[in-house]
Amino acid sequence: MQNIYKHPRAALTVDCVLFGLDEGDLKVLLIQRKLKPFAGKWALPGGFVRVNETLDEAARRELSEEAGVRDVFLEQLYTFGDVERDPRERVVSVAYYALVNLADHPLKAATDASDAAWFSADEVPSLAFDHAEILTAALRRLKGKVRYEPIGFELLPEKFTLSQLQHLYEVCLEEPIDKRNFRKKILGMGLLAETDEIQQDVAHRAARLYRFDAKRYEQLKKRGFSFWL
Amino acid sequence: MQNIYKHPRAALTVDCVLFGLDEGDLKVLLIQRKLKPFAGKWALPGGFVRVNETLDEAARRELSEEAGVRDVFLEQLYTFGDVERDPRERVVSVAYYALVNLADHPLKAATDASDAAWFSADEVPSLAFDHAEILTAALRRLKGKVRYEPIGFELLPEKFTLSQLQHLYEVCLEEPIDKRNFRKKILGMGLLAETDEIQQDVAHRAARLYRFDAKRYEQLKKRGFSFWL
DNA sequence: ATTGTTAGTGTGTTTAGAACACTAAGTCAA
DNA sequence: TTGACTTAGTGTTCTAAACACACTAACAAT
Repeated sequence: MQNIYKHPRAALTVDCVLFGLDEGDLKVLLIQRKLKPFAGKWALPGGFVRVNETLDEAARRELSEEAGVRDVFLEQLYTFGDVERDPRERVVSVAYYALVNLADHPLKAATDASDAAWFSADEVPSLAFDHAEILTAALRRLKGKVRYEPIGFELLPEKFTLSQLQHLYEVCLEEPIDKRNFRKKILGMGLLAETDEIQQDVAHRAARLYRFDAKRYEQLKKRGFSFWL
Repeated sequence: MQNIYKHPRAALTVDCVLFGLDEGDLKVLLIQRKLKPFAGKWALPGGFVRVNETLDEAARRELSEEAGVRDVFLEQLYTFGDVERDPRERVVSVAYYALVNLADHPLKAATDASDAAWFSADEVPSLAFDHAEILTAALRRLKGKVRYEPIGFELLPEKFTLSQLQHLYEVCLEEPIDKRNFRKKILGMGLLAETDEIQQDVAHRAARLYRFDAKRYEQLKKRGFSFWL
């Protein structure tokens, strides 16, 4: 294949790290490759960027095609451009990470695809290409960002208990949190709206359900409020 | 030009936002374009990525060729991939930002290039392509990151006074800082090494010069210390 | 020697974070 | 129906960090 272009070109892909939360366990969706190179190995969902779609559009398309999820939180992570990262030829990959709520988008939606499966984020098998590096970067970003932007809610169902929220933060911050201090602080921010519902089908006292009030967050942000946990 | 490749390809460029600090004024280096498109307009230094260099290498090469600077702090910022961002054809650009110390790398080194000039970061002319957007993103990143990583030192000479450092933070945080509280906090971190030198050629009491102790920072980081200002 | 300019220094107050333990509500099974 | 089990929900005290604040010291220039 000879280069007919004025400037040398690299093939361009997007790869997505899709996180989900399953009972206090942080999960990542992986796809088992069918084609060479790395046939049979697990890899992040992703693929080539088309000439008439933006990078964000490509990432959403791949998430929809390969993982069966749509309308999720999505953010660009980093662009990986080592010369030898793909054994075939020069391929530059723009990595994204996405957050999905496993309670509403249940596991089966994605596992229907049969070659996709959820793994605990810190117990993944050996991955194709430099995907292990991408996953590490995504975990670092998620664990860092969850502190100063209210993105964690994207991993929870629309209505959740304060304990679920606390467990999420315990997973991300990798340390136990005091229940009373946590509730005082998070309720004090005024970002949670109490619903009139409570947890169902639990073998103990049922907890109140809350919603994240995104509109209120936008208002407060304009007035200089900054989220911090 | 027809596409002979299996996958559609975009041309790939890097663009660099090079920051410098001039007496408490944050500056950006721009290059006046000689070629179409946008001939005559100011733009960020940058250019096409070669097939056998990494993205970081491409960014450093462009900084060296177009801005005459080497061995500077450099970090990937974001990848811009809107379909119409270049009027000629699809071009995806990996943006970087870099920090240079204008006192040691004096202005002339770069202005020798004649088509390069420093502008105050918040008074730039109209820029080519989507470079205004890239600059905005770089400023936001710099102003955010300077709080929790000691990267500001990259903008200062090796030996600096506490007042210089304070002014740097006042520019980045966009608010005045109390002198006594600032000194207490920054010296309390133990990251500054007092030198035995003082400021020269000033028409008032000369201030002591300090160095940033990068080794000490690495040590402390391992022990869980986190920089915060 | 007087003026101008920046360097350098300490204390009290306020605020936010950290530590900590019991009662309430509900399910389940004997 | 009672007792055992599980998680929900709730305040106060202590501690550490942030904040507000004003004067003297050193040096150069005239």
